[in-house]
This record gives sequence, C-alpha cells and structure tokens, in this order.
Amino acid sequence: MIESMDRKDQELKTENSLMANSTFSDEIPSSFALPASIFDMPCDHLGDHQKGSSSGFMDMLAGISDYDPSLFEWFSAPMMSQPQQQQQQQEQQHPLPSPASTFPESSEVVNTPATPNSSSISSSSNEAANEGQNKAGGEEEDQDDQDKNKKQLKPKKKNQKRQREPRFAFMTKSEVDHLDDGYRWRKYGQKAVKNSPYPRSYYRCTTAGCGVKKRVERSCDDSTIVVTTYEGQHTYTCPVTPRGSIGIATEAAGYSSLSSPFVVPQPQYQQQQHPYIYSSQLPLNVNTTNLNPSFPHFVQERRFGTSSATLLRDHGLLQDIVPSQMRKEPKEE
DNA sequence: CGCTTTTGACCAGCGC
DNA sequence: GCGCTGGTCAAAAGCG
Repeated sequence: MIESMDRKDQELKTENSLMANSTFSDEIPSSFALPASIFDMPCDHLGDHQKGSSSGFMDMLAGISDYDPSLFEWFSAPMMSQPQQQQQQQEQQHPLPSPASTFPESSEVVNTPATPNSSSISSSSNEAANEGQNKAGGEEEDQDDQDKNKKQLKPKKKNQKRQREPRFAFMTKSEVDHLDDGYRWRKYGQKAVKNSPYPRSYYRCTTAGCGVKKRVERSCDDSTIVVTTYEGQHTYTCPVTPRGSIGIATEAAGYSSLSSPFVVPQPQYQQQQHPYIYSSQLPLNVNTTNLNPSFPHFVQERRFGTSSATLLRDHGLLQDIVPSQMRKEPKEE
C-alpha cells in the first residue's frame, strides 16, 4: 500500500512536472490558456488521495461561485455521431416532453472527444434494469447443456434494448490513467479502441449495490489526455472526504457524492434535467462550435450554499489561475 | 486469503 | 446474414 502510494506520489510529481511544462493545444481559445501556475501547485496543496487524482482544479473551480457557463460548454457537447446530432437538432426544434425521471436516451453528455472515432461510443447497459431482465431471461431453459453453459455466461434478455445509464465524460490531462476519485473501482475489462493505440479500460464501483461504471481511455491525439466516462450514480457517499470539499460538497446542489475530490457529477436527474459537469482539471480541446444546444444548461454555474459562496467570494487561488473572463459575477435572476 | 487485474471469449447492437 | 465494434463475463494470475 505504502509502496503504491509512493509510486503514486512519484507519478504525480511526474505529472505535475509534465503539466507545468505543458503547452496548450492550438485548438484551445486563448481565454482558456490558464497560466501555468495552475500546474505548479505543490502536491502538498492537495490531500493525499487528491494526489494523482488531479483534482486540485476542482477545488479551485469550487471557488468560482458563479462562472460563465459558456466557457465550459465544451464539456456539454455530447459525444454523438452525426445522426445523433441531427436527431438532437430536430428534437431541439421540436422538443419532446422529457419526464424529469427519465433521462433522454442520448444522455451521454460528453465533450467532443479528440478522437473522431470516439463518437461511435453508443451503448451501455443499465445494470439495474438488466438484473431484472436477466432474471426474466432465465426462462429459456430448454437448451442443451453446452448451450446452457454458454448462455449462463451472458444471460441477457433479447428483444429488449438495453437501457442506458446517464453518462458523463470529461477529459483530464494526466499521466495516470485511472484517476483516484475517492471511490473504489474494480477493473472488469479492457478493450482495444479502434484507431487508437491506447486501450479502453472498464471499471465498476466495488461497493455492493452500486452499479456505477466508468471507462477510461486516452486520447489517440494527445496521449496525455485521459477521457473518463462515468455511467450511473453512486448509491452511497464517497468514502473519502477530501480536503477542500468539506462543507462545500454537502451544500452543493444536493449532490450525494460530491465529497469526492474529483467531483464526479452525480446529477439529480429527478430534479434537474441537465446534469452538471466540470472539468476536473483543464478544459482541453475547447470547441465552442460543437456545442449541443439541446443541453443549454448542461454546464451550469455551480451554485453553492450561501455560506460557501460567501466564503469563496474571494476567489483566492482562482484569481490567480482562472482568467477574469472565466469568472462571472453572480447575476440577480 | 481476499481482493484486484488480466485477458480471451462471448454477446448485443448496428451497418452494410 | 455477416462482419465489425463496444461492452461484459469469468477463470486465472497477481498482489499485499
């Protein structure tokens, strides 16, 4: 354990070093060219498990009581294929009523990936739903033993589209593939990604009853960029309470798991149709032309309780690291 | 010993 | 129907 932590620290040092010297892609608007000082934050500034999780930026974002959502809208651009985008556009022109309890199927709210092929990501399973489906699928018992053995491996019900859990993706610039977000994950698969030299890893939350999954892959264009896609909502509170998010987390928009330093968006779909998503680190590959108008509020200001907002009115470190354009004084609405 | 990772096989969905 | 691809399973191996 200690050894792994040391390794992690080393990785982080490497990461910090790398990030401190990193340059921004030309695709990133100048307004996003955060000063390098954001990378120069000493490791000590972060809690132990934040080291390596590259979550310092989240804490700093937490200091923005009301920043300009448009500056983060790249995060809201869903990862969609062209037909999906067209459908979204049509839906926007002729919006369909969407029950708050039912997130739209194309709920994969992902920033446009650096990899064109990533847009083909389309399927995921609703585990909770599948459990019931699987049980129902157990009716097919009139098969020979061999066939049965094979079926037992994958007793999924046919003729029923798998439901998708809401998904969130974000990109981080990190040397570490699997960022520590405070939850415990078990890797259950790895697949080669088409047109990418980097594999995609599949993780599942190890907590019983919590079917949250996440995929981790590296951008084929920029190997330093890690694309993490979360699927589902944790059914429990993050076991690790990081420094800097205490209080804020519990006040923040009712998130149950915001105590995670990584602030994995655990949106309350039942209450809000549009999920929140934040950069855990740097907004990369900002592409404001690829915004999805269907999620106009997808990236919203992060509204904290009054106390924390007041406390953080002084943007503190943010003043130094976040350009003034990105900060936006709260509006009276 | 218990937990995690690895890895090949399998399945579902989709396009042609 | 077939092939491709993403996603998942589960046995084996690895690790502390």
